[in-house]
Amino acid sequence: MFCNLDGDALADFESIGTQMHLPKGAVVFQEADPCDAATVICTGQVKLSCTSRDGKTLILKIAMPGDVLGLGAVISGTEFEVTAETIEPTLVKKIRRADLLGFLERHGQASMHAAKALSEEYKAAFFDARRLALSATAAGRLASVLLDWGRMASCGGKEMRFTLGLTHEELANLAGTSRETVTRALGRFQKDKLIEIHGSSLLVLSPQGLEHLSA
Amino acid sequence: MFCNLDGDALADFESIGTQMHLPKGAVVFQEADPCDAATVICTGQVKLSCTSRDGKTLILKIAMPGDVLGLGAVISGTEFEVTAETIEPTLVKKIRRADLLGFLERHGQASMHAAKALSEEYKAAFFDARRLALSATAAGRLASVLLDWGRMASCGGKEMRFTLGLTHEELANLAGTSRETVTRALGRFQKDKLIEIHGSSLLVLSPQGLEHLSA
DNA sequence: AGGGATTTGTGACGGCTGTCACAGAACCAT
DNA sequence: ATGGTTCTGTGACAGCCGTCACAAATCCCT
Repeated sequence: MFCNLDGDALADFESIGTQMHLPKGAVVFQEADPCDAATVICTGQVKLSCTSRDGKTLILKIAMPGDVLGLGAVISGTEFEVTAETIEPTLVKKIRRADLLGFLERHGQASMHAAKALSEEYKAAFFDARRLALSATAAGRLASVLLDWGRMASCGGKEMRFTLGLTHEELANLAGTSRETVTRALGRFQKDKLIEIHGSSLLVLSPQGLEHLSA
Repeated sequence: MFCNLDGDALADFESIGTQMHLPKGAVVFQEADPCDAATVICTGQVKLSCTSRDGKTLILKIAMPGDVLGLGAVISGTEFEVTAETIEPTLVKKIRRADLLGFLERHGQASMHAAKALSEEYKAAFFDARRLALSATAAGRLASVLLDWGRMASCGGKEMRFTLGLTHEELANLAGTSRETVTRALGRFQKDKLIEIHGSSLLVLSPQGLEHLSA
């Protein structure tokens, strides 16, 4: 994300922050923690989620290399609103709040980059809300999630195939439904020739079919 | 939002953009329109919503004076993702995309302001998603909406009373439910002494009661 | 390879709530 | 005032899906 800075700023950026390895299942930060640092993902994947008092969980996104976690919290000086947990061994770079703010002050260009990144985050959250509110059925929301996933993974490619490293439970928390409903919906999708699943590889046969469901 | 700039930047900010009056019900911009300008609300209120193909509507927020509409779209150069419609006579200031970007380039400080505003927008969308996903029942989501509203209106004050200028239909589109369910839930809330409604004035009697419902 | 933990598949049931239908109320413009 | 339009209140009904319960399959670690 901060990759296309000019040489000067880039060197400055490299000079702040500390790299660290995290094992699978590590918690990078938690909901309601005070925000002391932002985290850039170098390699690996991180699950962003939040939980309600009665134990229901919403997964907002699976963050990938290049994503910056906690940018909003750093900039507006508030607490983290989500929990970040690695789902595979992950290499991250932590940048302390003060350092990052200083960096942004020094480089106006970088502030614009940050704003752009936040705008993307906003859009992602917006589409989550839209999906949750406007898809009448649970199957529709799940279809919508799969489409998002497929479009992202096979960007441009002719075939929408990707590796689904998530359990049905996690898919349920992405789509705002229950585990059993996900199991049934995926079964139905396969029977209706909309998708094909072999092991953890998922192939979307009919994007329009899914689109149609997701309304 | 761009109020607390230093004198120099503020003067610059005043010099760009054009003011205009809009009657009630005017459409400022629409979903999927190309984004040619951002809009600052000076007085009045603007409803931000999006609609699915089958006619369901999600209201994201009622924007108030000081809010900047379309900031994300300007910065990331994408289309508007929502429709903005005035719900009362409104005075706005339109700033063309190029002018705003130029302004942000000139004033690094302003970029940070923009980033902060975007971070707020993100948080709002996030809480929308969270509300929609984690409240099991429609009544819970409605309670959550009322609480948000009440906290915003009576910030700090002892009494949570505010003017609810929205129809049940619009509340339904905020809470992701149907008009009839809103009517019934509001009736129930009153019977349970959680709220009191007189005309368009709503008084929250038991914030905890609502909180408890919204889970 | 074996055994425990996790994940997936499936049936039954019940409640929430979306939808339809309609009646009364409130609002608005002429 | 008055007629039309929008908004609110309410009943009936059906269907989606969340929950519980349990069986089968798979994964994983030693």
